Amino acid sequence: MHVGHLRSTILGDCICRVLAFLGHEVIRQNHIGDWGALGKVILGLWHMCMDEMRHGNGQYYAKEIKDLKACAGDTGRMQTLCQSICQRHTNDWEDDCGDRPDGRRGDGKKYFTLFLDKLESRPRGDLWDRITILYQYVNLLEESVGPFHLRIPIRKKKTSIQAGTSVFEYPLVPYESLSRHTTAMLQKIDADNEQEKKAGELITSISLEYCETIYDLLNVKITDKHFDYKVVRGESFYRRMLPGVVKRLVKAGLAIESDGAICVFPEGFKNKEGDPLPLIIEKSDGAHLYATTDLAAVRYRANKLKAQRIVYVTDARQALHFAMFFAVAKNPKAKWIGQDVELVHVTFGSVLGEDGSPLKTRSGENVKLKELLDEAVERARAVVEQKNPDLKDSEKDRIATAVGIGAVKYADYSNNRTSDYVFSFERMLSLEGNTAPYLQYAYARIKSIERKASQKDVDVEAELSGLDNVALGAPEELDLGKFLCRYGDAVEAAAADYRPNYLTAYLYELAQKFSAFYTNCPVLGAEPKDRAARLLLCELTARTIRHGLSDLLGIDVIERM
RNA sequence: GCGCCUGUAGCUCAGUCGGAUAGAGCACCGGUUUCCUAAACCGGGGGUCGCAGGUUCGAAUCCUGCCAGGCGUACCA
Repeated sequence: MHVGHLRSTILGDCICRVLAFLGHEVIRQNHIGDWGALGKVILGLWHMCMDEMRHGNGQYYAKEIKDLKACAGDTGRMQTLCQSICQRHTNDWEDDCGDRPDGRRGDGKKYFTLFLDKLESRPRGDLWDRITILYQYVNLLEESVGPFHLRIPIRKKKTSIQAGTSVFEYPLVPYESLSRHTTAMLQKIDADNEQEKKAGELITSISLEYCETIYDLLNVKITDKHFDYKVVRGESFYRRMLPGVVKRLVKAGLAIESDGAICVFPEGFKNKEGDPLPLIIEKSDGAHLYATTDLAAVRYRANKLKAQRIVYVTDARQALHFAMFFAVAKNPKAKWIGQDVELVHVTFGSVLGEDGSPLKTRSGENVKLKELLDEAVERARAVVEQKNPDLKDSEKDRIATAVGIGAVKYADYSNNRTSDYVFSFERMLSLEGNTAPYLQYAYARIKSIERKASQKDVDVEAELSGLDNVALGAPEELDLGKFLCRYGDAVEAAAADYRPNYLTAYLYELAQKFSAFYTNCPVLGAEPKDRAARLLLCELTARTIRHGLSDLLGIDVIERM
């Protein structure tokens, strides 16, 4: 996971929390570990296998990423490099065969099967990082070989003429489309795809395990372990429904063949030439796509899970896809889902670097989310050390985690989600201004008052329960008191537009008003006639901050910092 | 070309769907600690709300047209 995943993850989590708080029955559905291009990762894993079992475990793929990048722009060198990679690939593949009677090659029985078995029980360690590199490698390689018309053989089961006998053929396919064949294999139910299936499952489980550690760190609740229903539902769950999706839409007269692909042409969408724009649901090679899965999933959610409103949280670049997909799903002729089901696409901007260029999602040097979070915690830890050196180490750690992670999440939440997000360590981790630490600090100050109360012989509970009328004389008291009443509006506004920044804006203003009150109105040292009302203001402010920050945004509050 | 998004203080951004003198933070200048955490508080300077029209009693907000940037636009997700 890299910084780009931060937004969808925490935005989705927050929307669920807010809607659930307002009384909706929320069913979370998370596509985690759902590598849309699983084929590329599987192919990457195959490279890892060859590297370890045939080439001395030198991580040739990591080296070749550098080489490929170095050759960019130099067509001659690039061609030579790509040719040699393709040749080695072909040799490796042909050698990976358990038993080689005439004509048999590349069944994976010699290396890949064994490799997958071993990988399953191998400690996970840096496996995830390795997979990320492998994915980049395959991506970059397929991008690079494009112009050179290289070809590589694949193994394909021939429609059996004589029953009981498997007949294979080895057609050549363009090297740059090899991973697509792997993806396509996964989508075929009866194909000879045991290895691919197993590799896919292994990758998914490694992904999931890794993501769970990040989710725990981020304090987001979007996996199965937090709920008594199935939350994690990736592409594979809908796989067997895909052929049915196509059949239904063809039968309804909505999907037709065009250039070999099966498409729906929803009204009102045009391409560059002004012709109708298709939503492709089956490619010319028979494979299904994101759109097909979405159509299967929306049916499941509306008809099986009985969802009345379905909220999709993805980046804004997918807006056209969702508009088209919604149009098809809601087309009465499709008889797909009830007309009263509300479909919402909650978009958000891209993550940009400090230079304003987008941080690439799938290639190039991504900032790893884990590293970012670790650095945030580290920096927060340094501040605690400086400000409050006498605390116990374990408490310093707890504070550093709450502050560091909170700062990162809050920075994202406090931006309008539709804007592009300029990622900056400095700003994100700054502990000043409209930030999580500012709110956490206000909360900690209130808790400190509570702790000090007993030392000064003030019984907070008794004072609060004895309070029968609240007179707010000082302007800061009145300002804070009135503002406390408006929390509900902020939550409603945040829910109505799926905008956490309405919530952060409220909480920040609340903390500001509290800080002004705190500076000007002593609580424990106040005249007895004023004290109870001030204690009440403290109590309500603490509760509001805790609810907003912790319950709705998933950012921990702390007793001291 | 068409579609979507963005354009507000030097920088990063709010502005809850038309309402009063456009708000924060950072940066800059000045002030506040024998007193509940100064990771704080108070004050100051700084704006043609991209430009031009229009609707309205009233526009950063709605409409039209430009300008600039980003993204998308048939077999990626």
